[in-house]
Amino acid sequence: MSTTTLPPAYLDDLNPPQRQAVETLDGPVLVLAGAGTGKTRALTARLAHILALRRAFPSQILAVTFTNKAAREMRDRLERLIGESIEGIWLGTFHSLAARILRRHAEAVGLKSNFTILDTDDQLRLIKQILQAENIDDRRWPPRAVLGAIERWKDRGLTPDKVDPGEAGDFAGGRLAQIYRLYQERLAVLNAADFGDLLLHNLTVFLNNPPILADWQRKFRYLLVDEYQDTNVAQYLWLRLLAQAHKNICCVGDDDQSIYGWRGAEIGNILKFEQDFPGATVIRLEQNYRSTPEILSAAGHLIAHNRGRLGKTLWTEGESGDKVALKGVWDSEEEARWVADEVEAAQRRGTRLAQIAVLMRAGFQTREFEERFINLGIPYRVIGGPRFYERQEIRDALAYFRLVHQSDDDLAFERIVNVPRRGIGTATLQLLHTLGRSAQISLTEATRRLLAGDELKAAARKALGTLLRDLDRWREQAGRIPHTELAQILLDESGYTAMWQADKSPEAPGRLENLRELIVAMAEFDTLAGFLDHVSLVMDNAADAQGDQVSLMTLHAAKGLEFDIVFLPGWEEGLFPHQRALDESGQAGLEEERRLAYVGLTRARRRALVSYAANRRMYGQWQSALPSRFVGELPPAEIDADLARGLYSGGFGAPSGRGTAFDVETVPFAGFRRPTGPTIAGKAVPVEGRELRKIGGFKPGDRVFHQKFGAGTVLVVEDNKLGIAFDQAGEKKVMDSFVEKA
DNA sequence: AGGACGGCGTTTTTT
DNA sequence: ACGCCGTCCT
Repeated sequence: MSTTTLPPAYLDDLNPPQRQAVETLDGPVLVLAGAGTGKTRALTARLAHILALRRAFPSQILAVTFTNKAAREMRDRLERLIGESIEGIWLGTFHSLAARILRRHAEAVGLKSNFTILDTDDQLRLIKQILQAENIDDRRWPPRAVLGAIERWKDRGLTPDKVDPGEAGDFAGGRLAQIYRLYQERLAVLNAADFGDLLLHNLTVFLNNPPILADWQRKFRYLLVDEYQDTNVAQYLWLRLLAQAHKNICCVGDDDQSIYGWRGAEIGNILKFEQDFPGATVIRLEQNYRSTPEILSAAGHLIAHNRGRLGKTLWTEGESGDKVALKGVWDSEEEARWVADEVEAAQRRGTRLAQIAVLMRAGFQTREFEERFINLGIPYRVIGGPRFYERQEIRDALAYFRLVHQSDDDLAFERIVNVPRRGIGTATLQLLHTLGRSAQISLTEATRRLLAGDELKAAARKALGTLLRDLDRWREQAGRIPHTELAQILLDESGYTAMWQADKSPEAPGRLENLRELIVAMAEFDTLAGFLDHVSLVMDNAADAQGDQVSLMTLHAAKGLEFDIVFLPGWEEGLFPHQRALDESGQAGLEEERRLAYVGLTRARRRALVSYAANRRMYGQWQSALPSRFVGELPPAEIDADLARGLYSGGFGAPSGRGTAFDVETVPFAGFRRPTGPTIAGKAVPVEGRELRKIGGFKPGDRVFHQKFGAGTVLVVEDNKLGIAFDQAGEKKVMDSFVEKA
């Protein structure tokens, strides 16, 4: 850039590190972008910069995101920045970009370019079929778990031949690797790929065909990767291969916000970036434009308890605000009441409900908040839940489209062969399957052959004959008429529309409406193939906010969002950090849970309110719990604690007694300190466990009194938990600190 | 073929 | 406690 040229507008309001992230174009760059540090701004400016300097044509830029939403946002912001629509940039999710590449080289992995992309439902049905064929008890080895294991292998870039068969131990009788192989073989026969395959097949194509790889390497002069901390090994390998020629790869991420390890994300990718990409420039974005100093301090102190991190310290020039509120309550109902009251108070002070969120660890926690909000008439919406294309009627319709588009798609065939009812039962289907397997042909082809023979009963013959003729006709029409028209014909002529019209259930009208919506959505695409790809890869919950409502969602769903006021309920040991995370992943699991807490806190612009309950309804039973160790990791100076008397205080001064649910006279104060030390492998046990027992000293047979459940008899004692048969309330598990000897 | 009943699991979720 | 799934019975 010559010095006589004014800096382009997109550089104007960038801070120095952001600007460095934009202008360091050559070689590998890692941008460590803390929460709220203007990451997207820097990222889009960088793309604009590359284009403005004419370093590359749009088609030579690969920009990868994790979610469609992020891809959309980046495209929108880039277009706003450079003032015109950008055609040609390879901007999209890992999966959509990989699918696009794979369609061009499908034959290199034994697929046809019109291969079907399967979703989880299809995958599970396939696994079930394989387990059945292999005589493996699918109750002992749930298909879900089998699929999970296969996906973890795929996440690591391992094809069946690279898997260490011993790794799975004796899972599924030691045949897990074999199941994986069979699963892949079935996919090939179905001309189908699952999500993991999109990446995995790319790797196979690249590694087996150096000229193909070389073409793509030459093409992409600049690579940009968002949320790098969420990439799995397969994605990392894919990026590394593609970046090899020009080596201009810029990865943006935040190791402190890596929360998807459980689904294969490899935090090591971001931690090892400098080794993986020698000569890398590392840039830290640490100036935060979102939150108050109090919130940043709380989040910073918390995350400092993690070991495996690159280290960043967020700071802000913004003004001081409220301290982070910490509230201890008796039970989850009181917690919901408190949150609702605070929401109303905030609303009275002028905060819009849309600027308030309740972020929790697990989905079931939403229920109590919903109930309370309904009671008080506070409008809310729950983010998450079933998605458009996961609905039954949409999946049925898509199965018809898929089958017309790709006749080898047996999963689609099975789904619709008797929907609407055609009188084709399990017996007939069995016949088809047997023939299909033995002759290595698709179910469609098997049907064709069966119709030529005489094994079929008259009714089934008639039904299958009609279906096959219909399918042939639709396929023939597919080449001639617009796909929306085809879709309508298909749903009408198959009797699918009629089926729902005849249905008297209350959901039926909604389903018909959804089907209409589906056809409308199709109109935006040129081809059926394009639409099917869109549905599998791109279509997401466009659950836009309608009106002024409080948002309820999981912490995972909240990543990337921000709100003025954020409630963080349920900070209890066992729930958050979740016991299963600790059991399954130990220290790594704990650190990921802590990052989740960090993500939660850093969503807040003005105010964060953390709470925990001593008792919570779980699995239909009241369970008592200790406050989360994370509570004790917050900096006392930035915390405004309102702790019920007698509750563990996480090291926060004297209980205030305000709004307490306790009577200090009736509830013994156990004097818990924050649980530390060897708490990971098992349950969180207070360090002063021995002292506790001394205070408690309960034994089976003791008569006790509990504040909430009344009188009862101790049945079992495990550590500080008691199993008690209450006279009125039945059997419960309760912390010994909440009962006293009667 | 459709409903009733029993057993089981119940963290997080994208593509 | 609850809901979902699979099986079994009518």
